[in-house]
Amino acid sequence: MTILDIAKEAGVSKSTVSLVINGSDSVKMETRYKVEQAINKLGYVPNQAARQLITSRTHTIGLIFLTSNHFHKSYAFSSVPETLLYDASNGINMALQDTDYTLLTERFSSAGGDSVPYLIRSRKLDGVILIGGLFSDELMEQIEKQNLPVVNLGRQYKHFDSVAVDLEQAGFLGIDYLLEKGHRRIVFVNGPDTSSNSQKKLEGVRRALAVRGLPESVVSAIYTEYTGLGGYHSFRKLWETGQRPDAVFGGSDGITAGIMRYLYEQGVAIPDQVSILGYEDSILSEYASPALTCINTQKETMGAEACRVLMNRIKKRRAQLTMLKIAPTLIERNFVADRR
Amino acid sequence: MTILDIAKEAGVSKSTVSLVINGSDSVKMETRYKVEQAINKLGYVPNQAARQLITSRTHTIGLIFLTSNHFHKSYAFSSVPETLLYDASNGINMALQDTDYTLLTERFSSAGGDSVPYLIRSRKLDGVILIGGLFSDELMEQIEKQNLPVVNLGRQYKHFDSVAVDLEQAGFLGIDYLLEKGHRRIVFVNGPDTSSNSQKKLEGVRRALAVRGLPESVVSAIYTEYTGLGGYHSFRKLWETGQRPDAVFGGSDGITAGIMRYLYEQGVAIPDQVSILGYEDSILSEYASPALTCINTQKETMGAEACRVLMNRIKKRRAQLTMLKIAPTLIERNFVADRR
DNA sequence: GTGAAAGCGCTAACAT
DNA sequence: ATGTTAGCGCTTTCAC
Repeated sequence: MTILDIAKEAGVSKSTVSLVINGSDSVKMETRYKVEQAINKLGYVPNQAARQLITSRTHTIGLIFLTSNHFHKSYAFSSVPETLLYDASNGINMALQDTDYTLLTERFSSAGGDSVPYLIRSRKLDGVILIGGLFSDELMEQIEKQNLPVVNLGRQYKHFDSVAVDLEQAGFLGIDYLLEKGHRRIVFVNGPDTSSNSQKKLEGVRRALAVRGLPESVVSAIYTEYTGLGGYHSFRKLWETGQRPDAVFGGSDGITAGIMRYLYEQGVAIPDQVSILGYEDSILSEYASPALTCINTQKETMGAEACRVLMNRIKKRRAQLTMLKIAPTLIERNFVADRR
Repeated sequence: MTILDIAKEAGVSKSTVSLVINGSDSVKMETRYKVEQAINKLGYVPNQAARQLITSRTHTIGLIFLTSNHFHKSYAFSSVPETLLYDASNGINMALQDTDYTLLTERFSSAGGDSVPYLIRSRKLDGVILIGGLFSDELMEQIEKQNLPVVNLGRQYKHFDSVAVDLEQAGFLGIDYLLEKGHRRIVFVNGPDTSSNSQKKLEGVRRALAVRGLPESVVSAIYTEYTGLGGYHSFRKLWETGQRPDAVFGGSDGITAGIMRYLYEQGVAIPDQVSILGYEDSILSEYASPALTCINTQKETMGAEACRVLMNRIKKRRAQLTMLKIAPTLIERNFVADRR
């Protein structure tokens, strides 16, 4: 079943069929119709390899998940739950629905020994979306050398397009909400203190305080990794010093789950004794009991936008760099008390 | 940079280069060495499209997620959380690590209008793994017509290889555990009663009862869909009739989350008043507070096995059908009281 | 053991 | 507006 069969069936040449397939407007309505009939009748689908060979376009984009969790159970309490990956994939798939592109995925860990993800080397892709925690300038430079359209999701790198949530605004929104509800002894369990992302959130936190003319001491920030265990231990340490916050703002749903588990073990009532505000709006906050009030970091939207940005980059390789910032929102559910 | 450049560089013909690339043993050591030198020197990577065109092998497998959730938020409390997809993907990726295959993914919903997933029609694949809830004989027949290696994950269909958890055993294991812990007023919130999977679990439940010589009335089964809302409403209905079980066995982590939310709202203490046993062992049970005792349905293992079965099928198209049953296990954590 | 040559199915430049 | 034709880069007989 090739283009020739369709040509015969429709009584035209194969070039005409090709023109129809590729949506040329220089084909008479009538001819186009005949060809489309033939295609439908025979259920013809163009051979992608042949097409690729000649156009050198694969009509495939890649999603590469840069991870340090190297195939441990992807949601062990001690590892970073891969909620960003899942939600972003969904968004990408949504954006792909209307296109003739397909999505290849790869998990890449430096533990594998390769310096560059296989998919990038293999040239099976027209472009790639990078996501995940294993981010280093060396890796980015290696990837840059491959001269492939790249979009970074959730991080920025000078030479690539990027799509990320506005972290400063996210920090602001979270603390502003807690302040609004009358909390004045807030603990912010932030991500790793080495991360620039953590710093950006903290700037938002400070702004929220400044706007209300409140002292910085109202919020005490601690740092940990984005895991359940990280949240658990860092919060326990704080609790054991005798601090008794009236609200906790977790830095990710993983961290928040850790905090909640510690609180559960201590028999602390939520939100009566301590309010909890989550960050991320993953499945964990949706399915908690009751559902968790949190900052929605728009992961699906980011995925969809990253996909669009990548498509543009593929079309116009030399277009100006895009650094898209997505605005976070607040999802009000439960777990936060009104202390006014 | 083509095979011809390598041929020139090495001073041989392009057929010889091709033979070297494809690991033929009819090439003299010396020649092979020259060619390999040339390849390394120029950093040549064969063009996959050209290769595909002639061999009609893509070195790509597909994961097609058959869903009825058509791009609603993938984990809304009212929709089926896509935990099976996520965990199975992980398993597939694990199995793929050691191969030169890559993974294409597609979400397919009948709402899209197509009768067969695009990836299957497009011939971009050497084989496909089918997963998800949108299972119908018509669809399977359509797919069968495409004459592509297929593995069904989580379901069986007469003409495809399949990998699934042993549901009867899962039902048995869960109820046996609750009985062992002394529970005698158990509610089993099963999946949809139209599903043969629900029936299989029920058989295991009955066996557990029979083995201990207990009457069937010890377990009352109710049915619902695999969503948080499904669990919530079906359990509420039961609760409002005045029934007061001492243990609940949820049919999926989504269902269980719904039950727990209702119990939370009613102020019922878990596990003091009601024990909870989960089914699935997804992120939801791992991250609950405290972590949930549950049946582990081995989703990652199933993904990895499905991948292996598919690889075999690709190699030996006419091999005998494989119907692999994976044994579930019990993960003991919390949420179940000892009532002995 | 190696090379020549015939395509795989398609697109795109050029004819008509 | 449609047809003719020359490849895209590779694998695979089949000679030598």
